[in-house]
Amino acid sequence: MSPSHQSSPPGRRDNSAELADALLGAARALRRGFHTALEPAGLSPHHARALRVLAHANHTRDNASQDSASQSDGVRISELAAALRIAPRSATEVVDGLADRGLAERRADPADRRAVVVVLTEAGREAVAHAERARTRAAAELFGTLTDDERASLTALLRRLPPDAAVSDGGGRIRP
Amino acid sequence: MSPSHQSSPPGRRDNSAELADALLGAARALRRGFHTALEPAGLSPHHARALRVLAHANHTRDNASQDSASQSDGVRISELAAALRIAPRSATEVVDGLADRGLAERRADPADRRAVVVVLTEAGREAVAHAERARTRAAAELFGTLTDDERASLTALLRRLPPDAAVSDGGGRIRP
DNA sequence: AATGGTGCTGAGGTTACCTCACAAAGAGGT
DNA sequence: ACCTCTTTGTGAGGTAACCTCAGCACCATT
Repeated sequence: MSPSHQSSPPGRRDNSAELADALLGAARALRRGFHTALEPAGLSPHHARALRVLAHANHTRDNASQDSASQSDGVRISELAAALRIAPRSATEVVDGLADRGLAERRADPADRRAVVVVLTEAGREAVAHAERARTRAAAELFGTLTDDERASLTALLRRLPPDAAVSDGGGRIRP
Repeated sequence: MSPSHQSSPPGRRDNSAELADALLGAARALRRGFHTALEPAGLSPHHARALRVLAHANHTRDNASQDSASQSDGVRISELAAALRIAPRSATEVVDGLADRGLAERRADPADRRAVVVVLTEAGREAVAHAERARTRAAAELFGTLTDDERASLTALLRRLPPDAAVSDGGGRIRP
């Protein structure tokens, strides 16, 4: 299991550190590209991520609607918080932000009167589509230097790493 | 140059989006590992990044000291800001933070009396070493599932992407 | 009907950024 | 020597995205 034994071939030391640099650098470039592609629409990566959670949750619920036939769509604040890996209280503020921009709105959950479900507005759905395009554009630009085969093997290699779950959007903060 | 023509083989759509997900997920896992490895030392990724800039600048200056024989070490606030890609005013606050923790200190620049040079203290140098170890440990843990050859090709692929410059440390924000 | 857990939000705090304004000092031109 | 023009750092004040701790309304259980 342990990587690169004590007596590795000379001229090739432990490459994990450089690999880490390369990985983080690439991710930063991608975030940056995503951020700038999203900027003209007045959307922050934060908003895009939240919107993505809302859109995705609805889709999955639509596709595989088991017993939740009671209320087809909408995401609980606590669900959003879990998906975004933030405290529930912070998810409230995220929803505030989306609501202020007219991208989402709160609805009363008919099944539980203390709960709130968040649903996308029409503008919100458009924003999701726009963000998805921006995301794809940024990715295509970054990975455009690779051939299809290289992209495939890069994906395969990255998929072999221990995952991190949670929603993966524009990523963390970017320095403006 | 354009990737994946309109009529790509069925069953394999444009893979850029999934690749982006994989890349961002891996980077997040790495940041997370770095963050938790650094946490017991009371260091944030932010501090680690700034410390790294300070340490690295000194090393490079020591190695290739051309005409800067006037003052051997120390980094200008503006240099730090450029390396961290933040506004100069914000670099002042970063230095405040490091100074409060006893990791760095301000010195008057003998060559320019309005300028300030920031130097690591002994505790700062120890913190840099600790952060470097934490970083390596996190990277080794993440990439431990790959063989040496796989790591090498992953590095090579990532290096083929357009770079982003700037210092690459623990990376952007992590969600605690 | 009382009790305890759940779901959200108000209040208040922190961190890491930002811009704008400004004083002190260097660099040049006359 | 003087006057201007720029550079360097910082004070003041602001924002975004988080956090914890209280507290209220509600569900669920005894």
